Amino acid sequence: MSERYDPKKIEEKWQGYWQERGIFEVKEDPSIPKYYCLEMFPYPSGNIHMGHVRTYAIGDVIARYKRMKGFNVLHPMGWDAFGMPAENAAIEHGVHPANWTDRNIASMKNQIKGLGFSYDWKREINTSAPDYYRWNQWIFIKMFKKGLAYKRRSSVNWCGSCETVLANEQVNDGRCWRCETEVIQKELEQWFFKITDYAEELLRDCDQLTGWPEKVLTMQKNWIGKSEGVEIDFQIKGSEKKLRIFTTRQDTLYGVTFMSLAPEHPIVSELVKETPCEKEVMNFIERAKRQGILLRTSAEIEKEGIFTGTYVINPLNGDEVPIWVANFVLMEYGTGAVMAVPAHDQRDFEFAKKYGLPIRVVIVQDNPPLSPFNNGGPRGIIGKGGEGGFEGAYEGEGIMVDSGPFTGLRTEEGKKRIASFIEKEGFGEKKVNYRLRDWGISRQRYWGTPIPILYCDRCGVVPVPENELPVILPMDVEITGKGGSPLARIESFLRASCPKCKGAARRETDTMDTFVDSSWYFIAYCFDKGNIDFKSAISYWMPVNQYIGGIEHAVLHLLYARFFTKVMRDLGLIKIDEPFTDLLTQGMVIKDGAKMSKSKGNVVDPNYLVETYGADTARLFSLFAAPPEKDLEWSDQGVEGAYRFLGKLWGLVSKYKERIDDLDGGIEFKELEGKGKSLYRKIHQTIKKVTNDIERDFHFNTALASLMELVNVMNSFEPESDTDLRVFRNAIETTLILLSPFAPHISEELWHALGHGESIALTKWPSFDEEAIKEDEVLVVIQVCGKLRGKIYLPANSDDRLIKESALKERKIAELIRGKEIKKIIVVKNKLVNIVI
RNA sequence: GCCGGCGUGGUGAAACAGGUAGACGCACCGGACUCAAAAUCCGGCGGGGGCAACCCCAUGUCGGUUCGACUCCGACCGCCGGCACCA
Repeated sequence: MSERYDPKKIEEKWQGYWQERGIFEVKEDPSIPKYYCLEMFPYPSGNIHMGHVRTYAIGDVIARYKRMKGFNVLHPMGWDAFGMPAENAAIEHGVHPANWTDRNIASMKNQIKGLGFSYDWKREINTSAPDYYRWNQWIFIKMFKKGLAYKRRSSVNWCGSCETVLANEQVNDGRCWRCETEVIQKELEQWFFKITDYAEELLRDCDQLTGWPEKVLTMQKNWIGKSEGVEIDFQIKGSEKKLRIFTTRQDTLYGVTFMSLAPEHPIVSELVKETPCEKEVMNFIERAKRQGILLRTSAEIEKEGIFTGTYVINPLNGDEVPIWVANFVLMEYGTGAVMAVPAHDQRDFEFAKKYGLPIRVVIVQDNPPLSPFNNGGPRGIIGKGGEGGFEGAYEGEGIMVDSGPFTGLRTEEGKKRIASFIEKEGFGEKKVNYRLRDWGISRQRYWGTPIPILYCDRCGVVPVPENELPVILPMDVEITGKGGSPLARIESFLRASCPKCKGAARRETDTMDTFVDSSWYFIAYCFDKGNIDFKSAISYWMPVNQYIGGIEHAVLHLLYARFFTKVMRDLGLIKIDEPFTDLLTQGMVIKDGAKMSKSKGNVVDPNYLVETYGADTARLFSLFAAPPEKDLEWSDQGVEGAYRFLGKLWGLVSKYKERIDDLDGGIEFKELEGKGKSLYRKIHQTIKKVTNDIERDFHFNTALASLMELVNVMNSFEPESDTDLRVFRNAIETTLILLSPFAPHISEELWHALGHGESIALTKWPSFDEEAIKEDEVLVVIQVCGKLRGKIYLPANSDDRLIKESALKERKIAELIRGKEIKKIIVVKNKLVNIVI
């Protein structure tokens, strides 16, 4: 072997070796325990970035480690290949999205292969391949038949730049998640998946996901946004009609002083029809609609409203209260109508103040601070608007007052009693509402899965028969980025015949949201390629044991994937409830204090790293600089450090190779003494440390630190006997095995250089000998009153009496405590003694 | 505003179960090798004081519990992330 470490000479060689021998290809085998390790698959943008390297390096350590631990490890890779950038490339460079995507996949695959990850490439997936997206269509049809996919006209989020609709999850702060264009509302016919049917289960099963970060679960729970309350009908005065509202604060029903309707509420125009208010109210509504949802849902905007001239009757106390239209009420949530309780809701309070509406206190704090809301404070209707010294609404819990038969109850109890009362009297019913909306999946784009639906003038909406799948995305298309869906302009695609009546039919031209593709790809990996069966393979491999990816998918992808898993379970395709047992959300890669991005010009190109230092160094640095869940601060010098470490290890093997070539590294601890014994001890301490650090939350940084320590120890080790050399060989072999999940190429190379014939990736992970780990002598710290005052070496497991005596005998300690009364001596075995005076 | 996370040397970070604060790496300083430099190797490296043995201070701030607190409790400050007229 050469004296110098030259990664270029070895890395490609071993990548080829692994590939040719199919070392990482797996088959289901019920006699071996399985482990499914998955990293979020990439969008084929053309180049990998450091974020990819980090995620895949983390996943690869886990996969290689579990393999060496004896698991049958599924570790696949694929391409999230549909999506907008391909169309943008088509518009800008005139290249077909398919060609652009395939080219990108080819070059990214090369880059990823150059990093030596242990993927089973036989299972590679490309979501833009008809073989893949036909299953999107197949599942869609199954969902359609169950009523889980449906079409409706509604107000949807529209990104003018992407010229397409977006799901709620894909709008951040009123902007498109991809291009940050401000989203507007548009009325369109759209396909939806009925994720709201699963709202309760998606929420409830969060409790099962004990291997997920709390942060992600909180975000999912917030997004689902469950709230429990009642729907109540209020009789409209002088009309047969009733107005239905939703509230979670039925305990404040006696404090209702007006009603607020969303401007879009259909009843508004009826109420004001042919009344003196009509013109004014309709003008207000027009204005509110023009404000747009973005502005109206931002908390800063002033609350505005208008009186409709009509009244409703409070079913509990018979009060007549005015109906207003208010810009802050949303049609999409609850019933689009709200009962207003200004004393106990800040928004209603502000509204009442502005328009001089009465405020009526019905809850008082039972442990009152200084405020108008104490027991001796104002009661009943206390003035209008700002009168009465109110500074704000009291939204907390307390005791109900002036609430008829419910007066004196605690809010908690009052809520229950009033809810039951309302149901008993037929005024309304208990109701659970969710913030979660159905998932709008129609996209007016080309590069996605065609929605397999036909429109027949006679038969209406007809799904494409399963045996006619896939509906192929036509290749002869002109992509301009203008004028709606490109598919709508392709006559040959549009024209079809109705499977029912054989008459002329028209195809749906929208494609599916690309999040559909990624909602079940982890299941697709379980099939042997081209051999899709929804039975044995899946039940063996699923669920994913360890899923790894960025926090940015905390709601989007991870919620959709959970939803799909449950739908596929209910379709009888799989048997699990949740797709991902453990989830690791790794931190961002940071440079100069900001996330690496092209626009900031602070990207580090992984290609350059691999060229200059090799894949092992790139991997090692990503894993050593920070624990996986934290952000990783980029450091050029840090990379140098990782490279130096590998060089040191290489030099060590090259220096000793001849002397240890024919030796047997197998050693019995009992035969050892002196330096051989202490090196052996260090070996086993390192095995323990590395194993524990991997098992405990994948803290690879500290695992690597201990491997560096071991190498440092070896570096200063001077063997004096054959036994010493045998221990030395053992130390090197162990280091190589422990390092191999992190830096597989150099480990493999040196492993073979030492005469081994089989891949190190297939070696068994070493176990450690507890006996060998124990030190003969331990350092005992001496404290006086908790302050460090000395250190002594004592035989391990010395008894308390010996520790005390030795400590007191120490010259320095004896001086410190001379003439003082010893109150107490605390001994922590093998660690510390604290003398309290 | 609400929820969650995080604050440790010059720096990335360790400290797993309340028991030596700063492992390991980087940077820096000194030395060896060299005509010289790079690479490599050896040594030092939280701050302050002392000739020295040693002493004092130090994990965002202030307080508490404890023989002993980076770790537990309370209040506050700062940074990051999520949610936010959801009735």
